[in-house]
Amino acid sequence: MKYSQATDYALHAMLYLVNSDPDKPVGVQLLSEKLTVSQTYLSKLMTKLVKAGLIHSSSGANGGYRIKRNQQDISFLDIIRAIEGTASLFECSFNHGNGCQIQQVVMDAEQQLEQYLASKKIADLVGMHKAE
Amino acid sequence: MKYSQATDYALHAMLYLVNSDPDKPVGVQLLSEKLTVSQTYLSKLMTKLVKAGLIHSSSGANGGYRIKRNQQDISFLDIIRAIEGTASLFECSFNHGNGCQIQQVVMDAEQQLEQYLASKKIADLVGMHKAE
DNA sequence: CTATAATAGACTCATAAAGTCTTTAATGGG
DNA sequence: CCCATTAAAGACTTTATGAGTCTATTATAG
Ligand code: SF4
Ligand code: SF4
Repeated sequence: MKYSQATDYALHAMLYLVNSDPDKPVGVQLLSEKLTVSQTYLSKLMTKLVKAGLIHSSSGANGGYRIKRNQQDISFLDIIRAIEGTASLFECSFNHGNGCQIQQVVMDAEQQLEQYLASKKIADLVGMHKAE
Repeated sequence: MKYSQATDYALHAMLYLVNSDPDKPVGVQLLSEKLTVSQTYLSKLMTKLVKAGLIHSSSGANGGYRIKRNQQDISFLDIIRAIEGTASLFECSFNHGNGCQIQQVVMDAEQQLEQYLASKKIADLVGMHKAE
């Protein structure tokens, strides 16, 4: 079980945006060079981030993506969910009522994971890899 | 991101073994009926569990699978790892040295998940679904 | 011996991730 | 108003992995 490559791209793109001047939108062209991934593919991922409300986009000349104002609130979990979706780690075939402990254990474990990821904000990484 | 169906089967098979008489091996035929999955496919998964050292197998007449003696020590994590492998949740493309915080955060989050799953033993579920 | 049961490996099938190509819509600047 | 620029959308292809089948082989109790 692994997060998709797309999540990797999204995390790095977000990191880049957080470290950029919030008044100068950065386009997918520049980002795709930094991440060495095609523009069209990356743009799809960026659109997901926009729809999830994590970043802001503007079309046209000098357009591009900007991080949302409340960047302090953007967590790793937000980004991962935007890309991976919110499907549960475990869905059983039968669902024998609500007393099932197998389900319970795995769900609780997932909760642990998400709680941690929600507590880590992307903005905490400001300064990292800024020079690149 | 989801655990595979195979993990679901393995958890249920282990649950069944834990609730069975440890001196009477249960064959893949019976198990496959309980889990409504083909014998050949399930047998592959069982072999993985054997190789991971979680259960014991015996060929020939009256053969089958038995849980290991130290069943108190068998955790959810053991079972999941036996099936899903031990690959990390996140492997970055470049690996910019060991100071990377993106990697660190996701690794730590995974640690949280695994720690929880390791603390939950399959034997704690004894009695559940015994009647089926 | 032989019936029974696990193991192994090659194989197929289905689904999802990863990526491409092309078209359309939005928008700032001249 | 026009045009260069840039995001968004959708159909499509490719690749990888999960899920499952089929057949042959090995082990063993009776
Ligand atoms: S035992 Fe639990 S996980 Fe398994 S099928 Fe029943 S409800 Fe689902
Ligand atoms: S920033 Fe971290 S996760 Fe990203 S490529 Fe560098 S080392 Fe890997």
